[in-house]
Amino acid sequence: MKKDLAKTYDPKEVEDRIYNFWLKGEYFSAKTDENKTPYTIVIPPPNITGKLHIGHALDETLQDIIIRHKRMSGYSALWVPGTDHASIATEAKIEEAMRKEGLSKEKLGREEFLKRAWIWKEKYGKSIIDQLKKLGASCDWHRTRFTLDEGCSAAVREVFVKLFEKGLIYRGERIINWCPNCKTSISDAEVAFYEKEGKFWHIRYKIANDNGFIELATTRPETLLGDTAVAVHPEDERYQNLIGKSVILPLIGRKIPIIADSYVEKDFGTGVVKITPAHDPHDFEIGLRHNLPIINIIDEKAKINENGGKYANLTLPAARDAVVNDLKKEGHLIKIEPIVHNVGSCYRCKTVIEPRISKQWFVKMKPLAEPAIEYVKAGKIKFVPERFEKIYYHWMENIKDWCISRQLWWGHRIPAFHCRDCGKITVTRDKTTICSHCKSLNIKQDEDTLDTWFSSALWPFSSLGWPEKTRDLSYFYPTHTLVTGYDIIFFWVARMIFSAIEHTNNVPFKTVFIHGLIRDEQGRKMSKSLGNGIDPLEIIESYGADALRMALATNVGPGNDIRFSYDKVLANRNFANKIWNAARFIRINIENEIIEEDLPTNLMLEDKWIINLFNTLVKEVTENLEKFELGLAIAKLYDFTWDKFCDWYIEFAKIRLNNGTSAKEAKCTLVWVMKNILKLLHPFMPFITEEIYTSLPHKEEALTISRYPEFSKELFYEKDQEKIEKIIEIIRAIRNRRAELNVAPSKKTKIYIATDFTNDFKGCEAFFTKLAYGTEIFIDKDFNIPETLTIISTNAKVYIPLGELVDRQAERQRLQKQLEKCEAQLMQAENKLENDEFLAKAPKHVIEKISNNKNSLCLQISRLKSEIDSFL
RNA sequence: GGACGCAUAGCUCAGCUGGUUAGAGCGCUCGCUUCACACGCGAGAGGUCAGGGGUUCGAGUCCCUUUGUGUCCACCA
Repeated sequence: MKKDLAKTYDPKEVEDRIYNFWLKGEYFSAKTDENKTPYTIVIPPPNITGKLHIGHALDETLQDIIIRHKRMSGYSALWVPGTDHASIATEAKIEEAMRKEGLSKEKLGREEFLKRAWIWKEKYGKSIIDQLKKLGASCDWHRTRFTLDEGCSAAVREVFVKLFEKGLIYRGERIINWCPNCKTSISDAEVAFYEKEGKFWHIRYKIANDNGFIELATTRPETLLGDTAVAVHPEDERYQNLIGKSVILPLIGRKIPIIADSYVEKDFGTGVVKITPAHDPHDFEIGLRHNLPIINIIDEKAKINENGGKYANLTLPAARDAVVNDLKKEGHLIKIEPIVHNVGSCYRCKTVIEPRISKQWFVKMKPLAEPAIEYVKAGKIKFVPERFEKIYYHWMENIKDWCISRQLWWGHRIPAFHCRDCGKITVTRDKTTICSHCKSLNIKQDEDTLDTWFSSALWPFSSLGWPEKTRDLSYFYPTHTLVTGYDIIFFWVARMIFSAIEHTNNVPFKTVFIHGLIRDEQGRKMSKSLGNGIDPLEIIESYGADALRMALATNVGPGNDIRFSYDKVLANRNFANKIWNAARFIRINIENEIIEEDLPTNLMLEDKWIINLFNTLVKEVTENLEKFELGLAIAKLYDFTWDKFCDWYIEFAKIRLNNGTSAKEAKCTLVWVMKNILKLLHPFMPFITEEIYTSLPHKEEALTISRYPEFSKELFYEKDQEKIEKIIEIIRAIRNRRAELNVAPSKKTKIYIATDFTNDFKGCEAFFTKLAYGTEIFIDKDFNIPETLTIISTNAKVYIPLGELVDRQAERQRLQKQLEKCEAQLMQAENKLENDEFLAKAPKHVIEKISNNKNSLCLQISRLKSEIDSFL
């Protein structure tokens, strides 16, 4: 026995101690045990950019609930933890920190920069792991991985080489999204569109060998410097005679063709489009179709390059001003109109993306996407909720090649070596100094690193040791469930799926459990600029991790966004305290008695009642957990614990603990139910449940590895206890009707219960004295007592001699109202029971219920009527 | 333009494959220092489940439609 439980639960005193207790016991380290079924979850590795936010807290909580439940259900449950190097995001953070010291990447050089990055990783990686522990995450820390560790890097090289050899990775000059701020290419998925106010510049181009002009409009006049054609729709009557002719590009004087392409919309603008293949993805496609020259005019710093003639070296905004000015001067600018349009921006830094032609590495997606679609269609991977499959299909079916090279330093350096002699590329798993084509030693590794998602795509198997054939991999892979937010289905989930199929010939996971995003109390997205982010550690500090976990997982629709609310946290903090005090009550009462693990045979009705309810609860909660309906499970646990166990059973039990009648059985039941509640609740509220468990008589060394309760048919008792509850409730209600009766609780009365079920009530008198303010309780088939307050319920008629306190007029009205209500309900029931189709088609139990209901309503009505008459 | 959500008590939201009288938390009203807990106990008030139509013996739940609202994808040269 441990020290006395304090009056209020203090999570701060408990949580770290309990977590260390778990660590010491090695309870979270999963064994490759052939006698057990494996259940694996890999964590979506948090970025090492900073600290965990509330969204992580949600994600980790859900995973922890699932994995703890599985661990307690006899699985060899493994939750693989780890962190993500997050190349672009981390590199930006490190650069930002360096700037404060007056340093820059260029000054430092690659090697020194990477040294700093690793120091950063150590610091922030560790702090993230610490935060996960604070949340209660039951990860197997021995298996902690990092996307840039040696094993994951080997996996990345293996995949790169395999795909390259298969022709699925290629290097080429393509139009890519260039972030001028991050100074790197980014993938299509990393471009976000934001609505912006801009201008629409109407410009005229002179038609060559003609006096006429053609008018077009653009939002980016500076790109005119790279125009190599002007396009119209092939069926546009206005321009039929111009197709095939040329125009003279203003300011530059270059002669460029007028081409016809159905991409052009006749009804938008003037129906004429300037074509800049180097700086617009669509123009690039058109350029390919029409064999147009490509003139790159923007360099990697987003400045005009030497192809821009006199505009060279100008930044883009400056170039725009200059070009517009010159156009105006030369009379080519017709008008400027305001326009609201969507502008592609870097999803990390929100800088406007400049599409430009650049030599990059790509993954050919079509051959990878096809099986990835098939696997999901065949049900080998299931999305929960199912609707997210559509989003996945849509993206996969319209996928374009994936630009994977980044002009960054923090990441997996591309394992390709360029030969300065023969110009060919050697792609290899291991570092090499020799060109595989011409054996020259004059080679140099590619400067670029890989998209950070390239390594996260391999996470479910690379984190288990792939490409080595490890025991972990053969036992724990494929993993079972992936838990993540819908915001990274494209970035991550989809890429894990096609990667796993390609490289392991298997699914990465069987189920994808998708949750929503957390919003602030006003329903806004959390963001740095709004400063409305919530630090989970602060919540844990003030309310405890259990309260936070419950607040995040409760009352949440599947896949829906969640509005964070302190009210919810507070409610669950209070719930924790409720459990704490129930346990405290039990401990005070059992003192040092030995309590048997097994239930005694001679239980009282109320004992059987609560055990039976618990048994049903086990069944339902388990089903809910299997279906990922965590919120429903919590609602049931909350209701059972608070309402059924604390408010009713403990109150019933007090009577026997006080008067000594079968007190032993009451204590056994209290301990038994309490311990089992702790088990059911443990996945949700691990800290407090473990703490209480060890303070109660127990055999198992830790709750966290104890066996989850199972539904038992043998425990199924009838539940007549509820008849008594109903009567108690209505007595309380009538006494509480202050406006009419004004009965103080201290005023106790005799209670007469007239019922056909006398046997069910005999022996339960104490319940009414204790819980319904009774002095003496009389139970019989009938009574004839004048001047009493009468309460009619379905099973009984209760007389309370409140004498002069009763307002007879009000009481009659009350009964009349009750009668009307009963009659209306009876009518509904009768209508149904007289309906042949209902009788023919409705299931038996529904008919039975309604029919029983009808009978008791009839009884109640006749009693009410005679009662009302007596008031006349 | 396409797809997908959401609309249920004053507020924030649950409500699983359709089945008695629709729930929770907070808030509100009334009463209570009842020997586990005021982070508590007891009793209440409050909902034509956005509108309309349909399927069904039966609809908050399924279908169609309207309105409002949100998100994602595509796209605006």
